[in-house]
Amino acid sequence: MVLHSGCSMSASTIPASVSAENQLPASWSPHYNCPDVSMMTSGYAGRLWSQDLHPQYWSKYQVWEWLQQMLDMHQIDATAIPFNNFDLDGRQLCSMTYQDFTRLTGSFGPILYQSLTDLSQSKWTGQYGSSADMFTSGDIKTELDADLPCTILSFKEEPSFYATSELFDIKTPFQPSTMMTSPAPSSPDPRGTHLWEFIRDILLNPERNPGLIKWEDRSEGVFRFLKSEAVAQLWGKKKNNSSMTYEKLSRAMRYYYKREILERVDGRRLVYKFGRNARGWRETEK
DNA sequence: TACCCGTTTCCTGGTT
DNA sequence: CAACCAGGAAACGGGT
Repeated sequence: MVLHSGCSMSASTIPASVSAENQLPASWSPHYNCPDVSMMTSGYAGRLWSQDLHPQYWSKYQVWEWLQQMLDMHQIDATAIPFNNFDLDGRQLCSMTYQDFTRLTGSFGPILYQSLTDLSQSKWTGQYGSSADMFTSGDIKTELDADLPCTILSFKEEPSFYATSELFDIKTPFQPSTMMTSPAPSSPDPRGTHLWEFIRDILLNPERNPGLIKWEDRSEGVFRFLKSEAVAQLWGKKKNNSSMTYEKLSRAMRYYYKREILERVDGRRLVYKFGRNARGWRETEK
């Protein structure tokens, strides 16, 4: 396909990979090719949330819808968010602290927090009492630097990726009855997660990444394998290939140089750098 | 069915 | 010497 590098590439950035593919129904696929945008109760392309409700009054479904839209907007893979830990309604969501967000979603936390703050402030300031006030006066810049206490929510579980050696296989089914019914059959298959996305998604889950890969220079996209064989095993597991090795994985990585998904980092063992064609790894993507 | 893409597998040779 | 790195070549599996 001629359009492959454009459409398909970015599309494959969004679909759930690793953990999320076990959680998200097909209808949570990216918005590209989405045959029926109107099925989304919120106007996707238009105003953010057609449900004229302060976030505090969102249903659980609306919370998820917001999360999904955040993923789409920021071109971030669904694995950045442990959806099963967001089984919350709007009130619970609004009671989350900045720290809660970063704890649950790592580098994506600030984006979520900012978004929720904006939504709470935009047209609801002063209208909805205390819970909303938390955000109306929330100075993100200040709070980013502050070491806020992690108060609120007691999440049922924060599944450790290593808990069962099933690193990314969070089994929690994700089939809310309120989910929209359109199957979006023409959407790209989320199973097509590529190696570089798999690597990226490990990096984007620092709180759950048990030291497999580490950022060397976050802003430059430089990272280093700490446990090369463990990552290879994990990749093999995902591909149902028990004979995967770092030797083979690294060969695939080297193919990315030509496509500028990765850039060479000379002289440093196990160090790679995302290239211009790698998407979704930046802290604030566009 | 043919073809493309993204690996996977294997390999030779070089480097740390 | 082990562990990596660089790529060529060919095979493979899924998708179109």
